[in-house]
Amino acid sequence: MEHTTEREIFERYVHRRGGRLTAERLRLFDEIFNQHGHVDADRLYRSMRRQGRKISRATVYRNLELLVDCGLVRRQRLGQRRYLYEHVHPGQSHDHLICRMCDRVVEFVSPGISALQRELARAHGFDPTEHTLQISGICLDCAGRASTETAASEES
Amino acid sequence: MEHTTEREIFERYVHRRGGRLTAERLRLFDEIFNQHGHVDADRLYRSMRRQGRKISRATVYRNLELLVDCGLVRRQRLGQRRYLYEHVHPGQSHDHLICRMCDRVVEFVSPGISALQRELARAHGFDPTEHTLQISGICLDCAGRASTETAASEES
DNA sequence: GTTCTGTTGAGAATAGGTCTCAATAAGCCG
DNA sequence: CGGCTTATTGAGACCTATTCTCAACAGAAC
Ligand SMILES: [Mn+2]
Ligand SMILES: [Mn+2]
Ligand SMILES: [Zn+2]
Ligand SMILES: [Zn+2]
Repeated sequence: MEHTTEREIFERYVHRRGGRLTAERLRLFDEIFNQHGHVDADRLYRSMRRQGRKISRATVYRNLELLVDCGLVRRQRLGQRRYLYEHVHPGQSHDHLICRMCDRVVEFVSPGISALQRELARAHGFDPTEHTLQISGICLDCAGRASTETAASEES
Repeated sequence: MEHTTEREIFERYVHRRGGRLTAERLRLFDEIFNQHGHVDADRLYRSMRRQGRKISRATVYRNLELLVDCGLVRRQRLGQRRYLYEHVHPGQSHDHLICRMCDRVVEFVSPGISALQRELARAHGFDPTEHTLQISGICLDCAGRASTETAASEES
């Protein structure tokens, strides 16, 4: 009654494509599935090197691409220059609020949005494979800080 | 009973910031407001040069940023490497479907999504300034082409 | 016209990701 | 195990969209 783990999904996916389960590939899998939240490629690279895992940047990028193709990792730009990666658990999906002042990212789940998205795609003849919804604005903290500063500068 | 044009909004915005209405700035404004749909910075640059308007790349980028800050231009990545810009008419807002095979972009308007977005932002204490919703998938044409090819290769 | 200072142009710099290719090592077979 | 095929790796070159630098220029105010 065990259900298939992400690791099993990955190994099958690699085999189905005629690929090989190299040491680097599997270590990168473990690394990203042990991380919480969003990571960029360089952080994964450095974190693996720090642990004494020898791996090259190119290999990190190549295997991240593989994980994305496989559907186990999501790659997206969240307001910044570089791509961020996060592992995905099948059947779950969330979106992001991004503070344009401090770059803080808040995740949320909205079934309503997901339903609307499927509907819209269908209405335009699209077979939807994924979506990205990013709402950017100012978070509570930054809004507070901004108004304090405005008040202070107006005093002087 | 004239309502303010985008050009007027821009000029006021520039003045309010202590900026100047330079020839290059105003020509870029005209250029992007004469273009339809999405353009990248380099296309604007080349299109202006072609018309004999002398302008540098740096100036194009700097003034696009100004237009974005001013709220008259939207900058986003639509599946590709470079940013795309489009002029915005106040009060309107649309989102995008992107075909991951042919990069075709289809625009749509969904009041439901807009309302949900505002609600979600508020629920998390965000003051929403803008949003991006991108649904990527396979368009009708590409879906058709793909299934034809699959059939053909299975025959052989 | 003079002055002050925001803006421009040309090109260098940056950054993040991609490509190259010789060396390595999975996976398979006997 | 030992050899064979070929996918993958590592190191660094390469790419390219965007940002930065700084001296020359030109709006705007008076
Ligand atoms: Mn997330
Ligand atoms: Mn659009
Ligand atoms: Zn913030
Ligand atoms: Zn298509």
